[in-house]
Formats: sequence, C-alpha cells, structure tokens
Amino acid sequence: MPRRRKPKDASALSLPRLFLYHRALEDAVREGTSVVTSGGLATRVGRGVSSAQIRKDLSYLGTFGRRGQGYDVVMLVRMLSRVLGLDRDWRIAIVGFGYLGHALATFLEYREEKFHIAAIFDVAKELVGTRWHGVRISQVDDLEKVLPVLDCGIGVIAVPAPEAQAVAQRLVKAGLGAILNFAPATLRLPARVAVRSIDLASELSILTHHLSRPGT
Amino acid sequence: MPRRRKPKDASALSLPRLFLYHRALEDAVREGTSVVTSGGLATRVGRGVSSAQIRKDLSYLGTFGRRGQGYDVVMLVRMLSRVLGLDRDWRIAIVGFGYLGHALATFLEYREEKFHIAAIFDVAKELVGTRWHGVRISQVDDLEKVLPVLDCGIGVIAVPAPEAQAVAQRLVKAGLGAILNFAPATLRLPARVAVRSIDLASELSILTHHLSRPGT
DNA sequence: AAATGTGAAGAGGTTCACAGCG
DNA sequence: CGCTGTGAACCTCTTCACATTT
Repeated sequence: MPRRRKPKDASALSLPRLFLYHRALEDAVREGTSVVTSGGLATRVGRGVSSAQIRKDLSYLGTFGRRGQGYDVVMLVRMLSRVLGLDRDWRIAIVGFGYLGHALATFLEYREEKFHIAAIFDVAKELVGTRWHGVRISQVDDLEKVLPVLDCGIGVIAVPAPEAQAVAQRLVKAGLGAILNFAPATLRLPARVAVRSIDLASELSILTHHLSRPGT
Repeated sequence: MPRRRKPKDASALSLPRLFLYHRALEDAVREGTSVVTSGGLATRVGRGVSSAQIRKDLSYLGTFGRRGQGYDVVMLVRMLSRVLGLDRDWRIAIVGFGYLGHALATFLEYREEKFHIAAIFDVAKELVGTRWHGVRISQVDDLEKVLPVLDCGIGVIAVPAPEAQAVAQRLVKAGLGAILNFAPATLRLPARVAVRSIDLASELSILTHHLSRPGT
C-alpha cells in the first residue's frame, strides 16, 4: 500500500546537505550577510557541493529565492530550521556513561544549545545515583520506569556492542522515536523508528582502504 | 584529464557495506561457520542489504564463490581484510585530548586491535608531558617536530571547530594521508588526502527531521 | 538442485543548460 | 543583466532475472 508522497520530496541524500547549508548560513548571519546566492553558498559550504545542487535541493522544499538577487539569509535559515526540526529544543537520553557517553554528553551540553541531556543510564553501581550537571544517573534496569516521564525524543546508545540491540528495543518500547547508535552493531528495529549509526571502525576502515590503494 | 579507471571498480557506496560484510563474517568465523551464501550473509548483515547487492559488491572485487555452494568464510574475510587495508596494523595520531579525544583513544585501544594510538596532542599545559597508556601527550605546537618520527598513517581531529582546519593542514604537511574529523567544520584539503567527517550535530538533525515529520 | 556471477532494466540523484523573472 | 528554478540529459547504484557452474 504505497503511501502517495508529495509530488516533490527532498531526496534522502540531500538531508545532510541541508544541514550543511543551515550551518553555513548561520555563519553568514553572524557575519551580518543578509543575502546570499547559490554560488556564494556553495563556496561557503565547500566539499564539492555545486550551486546547481543547492538550487535543486532548495527547490524540493519550495521557492525561496529572488531571481537576479539570491536568497534572504535569515529567511533561509528559518526555513531550514523548520525542515530539519531545529526550530525547537530536544531532550536526549543517553544509555551508557563510559568515556564515550560522557564525551557525547559534554559535547552536546556545551556546544549544541538545541539539545539537552535529560536522562542518563548506566549499569555501573558506582555511577548510579550520582549526578552529572544536575542530571541523575539511573540504573539501566529502571529504564522503563524512569524514561517515560522525562519526555525525551532521542536516545543515544553508547554501550558495548552485545548490549546495543536489547537497549535499543527497550528505548523504543519506552516511546523513543529516534536513536543515535555508537555501538558497532546493526540494530533491527521497527521501520517507524529513525536510526543513525556512527561506526568508528567503519570510518577508519574506509580511510585504511584509501591508504592501501596506490592510485588516488 | 580523466584517469582511465579499471573496467570494474567498487562503487564508493559499497565500501561501508564491505566493512559490514567483514564484520559479519568475523562473527561467522567465531561461530565456526565455514561456508556462507549471499543470502545467509545478507541475513547476518541486516539493514536492508540484499543478497543480490552482496553478490554484486563482491563481483567488483573478483570471483570468490562456488556456484551451488556459497563462499568460504575464512577466505572471504581475508580477501575483504586486504581490500579494506585491515590486513596490517595502523598507528594513529589524536589531536585534541578532551573528553572526545579521550573517549576515542580508549575505545580504539580496547576494542580495535588493528589500531594503535601512537601520538597524542593537546594545548592544555596540565596535560602536556603526562602519559596516557604509555603514550606521551605533546604540545600541539610541536606537531611538526614530533609526528614525523612516529610513523602514523591516520590523524584524528577532536579539537574545537575553529582550530580544525589549521590542525588538518598541519597534519597533512607532517605527512599524514588520512584524517578522521570530529569537529563540526568542513575541511578543505588536497584531494590526495582521504577525509571522513563525523558530525554529531548533523546526525542529530537528521533524526529531528524525521521526528518532526508526521508521516514516515 | 542450489547458489553464483552478470547483463539488462530500473531507480535515484546530479549536472546541464536555459527559460523565466526580478 | 544576473540569478533562480527546473525539465531533460546524464550518470551511478540497485534490483531483477537467468544463464552458468558445481
């Protein structure tokens, strides 16, 4: 039963680019730039994004530019914020508070003002009950009890690989609709749940592949 | 001047998959499985990888299966290791030893036996001169002096965004050919350098985008 | 009989080039 | 004139389906 999709839908691959546009435009706002052309934005974004690509990506979302002039920076930032869901704050639950979980929490708390750590879980008895920046660290076993009242939208998995699948399922049961997974394991979850996996070993192996090839 | 490429070249998008195959096959080895079919491997890998996809990916690298039987697991692992550059050890330099750098170092040291932390740099005076698991933490200013003798192939950037570009250029000048970047900034480097960027905010925004949409 | 390897068909995404509009 | 917005061409990757081999 193929759900009829809007005539124009941003391609999956365009999403990360939209975020890059958003970030580059925020820089432009800080510099006081008020209008930007697709070519100018392409230069800011770098990384081989063409002006045609930018216009195409934006055209899937609507019509925002002025022909002959370019795009209003503030308006574009606002529009992209809305599309990316960055026009509101988000509460995040972190499961696994070892080095990685700790690093992620710190990074988010200091650098990303839209994202707030609202729940932390770990299995280590010496951690449970302590607080991190005011957030109580709970026992993973209590996940179903603690999580529902905290209104988190996103769960971050920073536990060892063998536990990742079980943790993911519990997060989903507790109502989370999106998961960012750092464990080197493939998660099998209902399609309605959005999942992104960051796999350090995978990234490194892509680099070693390139280093191992003689030609570019 | 378009360099003529080999008649068959693994597509860029297949590389991360090859790594997933490698990981799944290592699991199979541990279980004592000696032969696997493309369908069986697809089941192990999960995440919507089809058996046809696997056969196609492998066919770009050569002919390894036995018709009617499947693939020899040990041989396939070995072949993929070679292609991915995982048939040798790698020495890594980390720049930025805050929470994130520390977390990455710990993760790699404990979990990835092919990757070794060989150099650590930071700007904090209280860190410089101390050691982490036997590795001396050096001042970032000394990067050009210290790095060349340590024979690192890969550099990991875990510094704040404004410093990332400068650090990246210095790593490249010091001879590194591959960079894994965790700073939320676009790096502009010579094409010969392999770069992968892991952008936490970008991943989160893709999740918030999905959470903000009503339909799947 | 069973599963590979692969040409061909099909999707999906990007680039081109230009009409349209300020 | 300059830059956007967009159909069409192009290219790349995925899926299909089947001839081929053990």
